[in-house]
Amino acid sequence: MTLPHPNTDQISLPIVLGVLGDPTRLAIVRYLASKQGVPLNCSQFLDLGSKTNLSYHLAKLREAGVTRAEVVGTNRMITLRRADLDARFPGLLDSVIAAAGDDPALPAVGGHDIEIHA
Amino acid sequence: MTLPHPNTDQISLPIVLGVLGDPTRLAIVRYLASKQGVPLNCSQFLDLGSKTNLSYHLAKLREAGVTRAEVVGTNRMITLRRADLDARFPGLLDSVIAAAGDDPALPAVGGHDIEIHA
DNA sequence: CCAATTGTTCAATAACTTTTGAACTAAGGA
DNA sequence: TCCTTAGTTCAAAAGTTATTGAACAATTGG
Repeated sequence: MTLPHPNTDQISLPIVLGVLGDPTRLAIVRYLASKQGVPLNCSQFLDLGSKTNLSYHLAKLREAGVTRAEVVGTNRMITLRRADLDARFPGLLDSVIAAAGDDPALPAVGGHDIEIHA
Repeated sequence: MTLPHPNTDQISLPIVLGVLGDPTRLAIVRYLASKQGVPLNCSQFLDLGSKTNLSYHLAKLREAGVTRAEVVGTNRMITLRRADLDARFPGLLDSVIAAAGDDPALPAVGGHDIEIHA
């Protein structure tokens, strides 16, 4: 049960930019970045939208090559594809995250501690 | 006859990313960047679409704060708002332009020399 | 086995974006 | 003044994206 991800060389600049041009998805990426590589499951983003809606946005991020989702039990553990994005578009992710870092107009995740059932 | 532009501090990250997430607009930005600050008029982008369609895309770029348009006679001279974007989102524009620089999937402008009627 | 948890899929709808042609404005040159 | 050039605006059509709720699948714990 592995989910489809583009290879690094298949990641497209306009698609990545388009995907990041949505406040909810930008907030997801910012929160993932703030967690420094620690994988998160979907439920930890529920502040940003309904379960169905997050499933949609997380699929967009994964299909664009921005995130990786690994199936662990009933959870999908999500990480940023930092190294892959840096290799393909040097500096892009860092500048986006830095720019998003201090934007009060973006939605934010509360940051509850959640036990993962795996 | 000046056109509306956002102030530097009004430029929004998700809006800029969304606007750049379109191959035509990314090609416009890339071509402007390749011209190193030399202003271009709309007609010089006609390789990328119809006159009406370019008017639409150039308005999007201007309203997002990515470009500046100055009215000179019947022309709109268009430049990248490099300094403003660098001030607001350091490194972002450079990494986008670098990433777009070698993308054969993006449309391109021929680069005809055109006399400007002003 | 049963119930709870995690997340997906589907269909519907609403909202937005892109593209087009026709009509228009405004300035410049003959 | 009349014609051309440069670009906008408008309304329509087409296409895409976001959001929702109901139903579903898969796994885990009791």
